[in-house]
Amino acid sequence: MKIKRQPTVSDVARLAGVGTTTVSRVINGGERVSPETFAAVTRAIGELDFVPNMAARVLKGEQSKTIGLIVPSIADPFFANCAEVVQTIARSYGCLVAVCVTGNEASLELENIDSLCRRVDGILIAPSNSSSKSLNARLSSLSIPVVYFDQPLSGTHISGVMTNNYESSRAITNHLLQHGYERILCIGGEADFYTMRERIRGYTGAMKAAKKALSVDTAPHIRSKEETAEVLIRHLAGRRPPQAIYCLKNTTTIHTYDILQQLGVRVPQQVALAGHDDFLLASSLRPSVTVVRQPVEEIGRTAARLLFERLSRLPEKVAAKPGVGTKTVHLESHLVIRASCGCREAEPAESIPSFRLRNVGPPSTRSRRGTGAAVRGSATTDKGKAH
Amino acid sequence: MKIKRQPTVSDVARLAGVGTTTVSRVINGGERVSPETFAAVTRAIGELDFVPNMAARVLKGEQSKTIGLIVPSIADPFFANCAEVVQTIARSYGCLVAVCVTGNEASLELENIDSLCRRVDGILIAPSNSSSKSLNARLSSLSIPVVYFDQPLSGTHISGVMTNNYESSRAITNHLLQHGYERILCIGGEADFYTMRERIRGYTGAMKAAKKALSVDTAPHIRSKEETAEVLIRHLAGRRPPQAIYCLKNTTTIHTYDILQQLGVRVPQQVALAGHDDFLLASSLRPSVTVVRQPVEEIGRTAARLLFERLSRLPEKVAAKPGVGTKTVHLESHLVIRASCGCREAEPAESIPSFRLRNVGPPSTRSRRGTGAAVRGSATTDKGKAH
DNA sequence: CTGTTAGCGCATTCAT
DNA sequence: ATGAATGCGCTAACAG
Repeated sequence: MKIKRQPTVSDVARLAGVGTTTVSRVINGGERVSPETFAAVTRAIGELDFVPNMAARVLKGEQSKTIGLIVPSIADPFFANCAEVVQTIARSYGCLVAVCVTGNEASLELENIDSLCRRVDGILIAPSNSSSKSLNARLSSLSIPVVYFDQPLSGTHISGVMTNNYESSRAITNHLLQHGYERILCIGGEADFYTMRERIRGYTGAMKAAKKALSVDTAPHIRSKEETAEVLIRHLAGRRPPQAIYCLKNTTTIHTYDILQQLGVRVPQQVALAGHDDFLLASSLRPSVTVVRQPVEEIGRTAARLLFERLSRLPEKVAAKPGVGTKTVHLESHLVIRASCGCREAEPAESIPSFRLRNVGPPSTRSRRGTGAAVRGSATTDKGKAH
Repeated sequence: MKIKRQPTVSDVARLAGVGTTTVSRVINGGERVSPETFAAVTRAIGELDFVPNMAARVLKGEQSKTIGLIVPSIADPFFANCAEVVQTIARSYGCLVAVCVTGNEASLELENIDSLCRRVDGILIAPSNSSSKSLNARLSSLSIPVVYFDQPLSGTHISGVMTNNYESSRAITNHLLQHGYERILCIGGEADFYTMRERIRGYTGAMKAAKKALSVDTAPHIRSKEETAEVLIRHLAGRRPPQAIYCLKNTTTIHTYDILQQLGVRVPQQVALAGHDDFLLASSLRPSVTVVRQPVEEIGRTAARLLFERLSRLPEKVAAKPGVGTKTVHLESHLVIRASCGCREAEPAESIPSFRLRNVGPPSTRSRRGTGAAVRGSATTDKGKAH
């Protein structure tokens, strides 16, 4: 089998009996080309299965038609969903998405930026450490547009999208307070993350306003389930155990839920539970888990839009001019009130006809009345993805 | 602020007082360069913050240092985890990963291949339709190596990695049979996927061997929770309702679990449940869910290894020679026996010290004895990712 | 409307 | 051990 070299513009030009410029023009929309020539060239392109060489285009100063996406982890559902949306939007612009994961390591972050900056048209980043000086410096000096999301980038004139962690954290804490809980434990989360600090601030704000004693435990870094268990047990076994637990993030909530199960602690009767960040199955657990939900898809979409907006209105290479058209979009998270906070189990998302198994005893009857409480959120969709 | 053009080899050469060739040599390892010159050039590179232009390299026929990853969905935990591993390995080779999602649409798949083939060194793909002629044709004609995973590519001489869906499906069906269930319902899954067909075949094989009546229901496509509910209710309300349910995939299992909860059907007392593909929280639910678990990380790792193996031993452009060094790696899934199948709740993964809440009644005592049954699997790690 | 020409930044002969 | 020259495929002047 002979190695078939990829056809080039010259090949097409020769076959079509025209010059390379004409071919180039056809490729790029066919301005100033006669219909006949256009047709001829198009035919030649089809015959040769010609695909323009991106590398050459990039070399000519064109766009690479690729954007970079830097995230701590692509396995994290939050970022995975963001990535999916970003990818979809990017494709609508004919762009590829190069995904880089950093594992929250600053060095990897910088390394990724370096390897991306010369090969992509723009960068979307969820910074691990938003206050890192070197990160900000590196990003600011880039000649391509950068958009951050999830965690802010301080001190630079870069666009981004954020959710209001402070507000939503305050709201969920208030919700717990309204249930009458006085001792609310706040756990989990790397406290050196901006978002985490904001959430803690929200919790603190609500507690102070209600004149309740604070009880934050983020020491040192609650990462593993074991660490979470240790912290939980320490508090639960104390003289004045918490009446409610507010978990600062996803995994902590899940771990906490699991541990409480194993400990035989009834939720919410003995201890109420609420968490930041929704998760798949949060609505399927019994009790279902009350959470703050971030508008994941919207975050990804907005960030991508912000980037392509800047990308498209670059007259030439005026792109990098900092501070021009820069903005931060704030998106709203909202409460998804379910059962773990003490509210009654909400009405099932879809109504299932009443039903009775034939050959077994009558199933336990479930209350189907909706809660009259201040339910500001709706039930999760828990949209599953096919595999 | 002046637009600082990115420095080039010539800039470095001038500053270092050498020729561009020397700079190039230094960049590529520094063969045949005197130590002094090497040092000088290195210093110049550092001063200018020089980063070689990938596009130019690619244009010169070098590798693009980018690989393509084509998956149905990156939001799907299975593919997200694969992607994470792939990305990590790719970086160890200095490669970027361009992720493309197809949403299981054949046209998008082809489109993605076209847009990738000229810009990447190799492609990793989880085909949506493994028997598509046009897909196979397009992939075969590519001049870059291709590795498939999850779903096989038939008729081409392309490497790939698969798990044995047939065997694992048979094993889990047998496990249910050993519990004494005779009427086992098999639901969910797009039956036109190779993996799904294999799983159904495994179920069928086990049932036939046990001389039990088949009960497969995949019609038409069980996608939404509503459809799943409809199918479930139809069977449960029948004269001879199933004693166990085997779900062919992730989302179906989750939906089924949820629906059974809502129906008030007790699992496993009234109906046992088992599913293909593990999921986060499967071990945290009560009852925990028995599943077949695929070695996700290993799949991703193996696929990536396969690709880079071919990539590295390309003397020049002999890469595409089909059938050379081609192989399919088979990985084993295994059963993770939990409670929903009827086995007793397994011992908690980590032992938590016995514990008693101070100001409330004694928690229900949980049996902590392990099951003596044929537990071939271990408890999930449910490794959470930071966010 | 169309063709000719000159680089984009780099690796690479082939000289020295 | 080093450098000058060449071309990868494409697009953007600049003629015609």
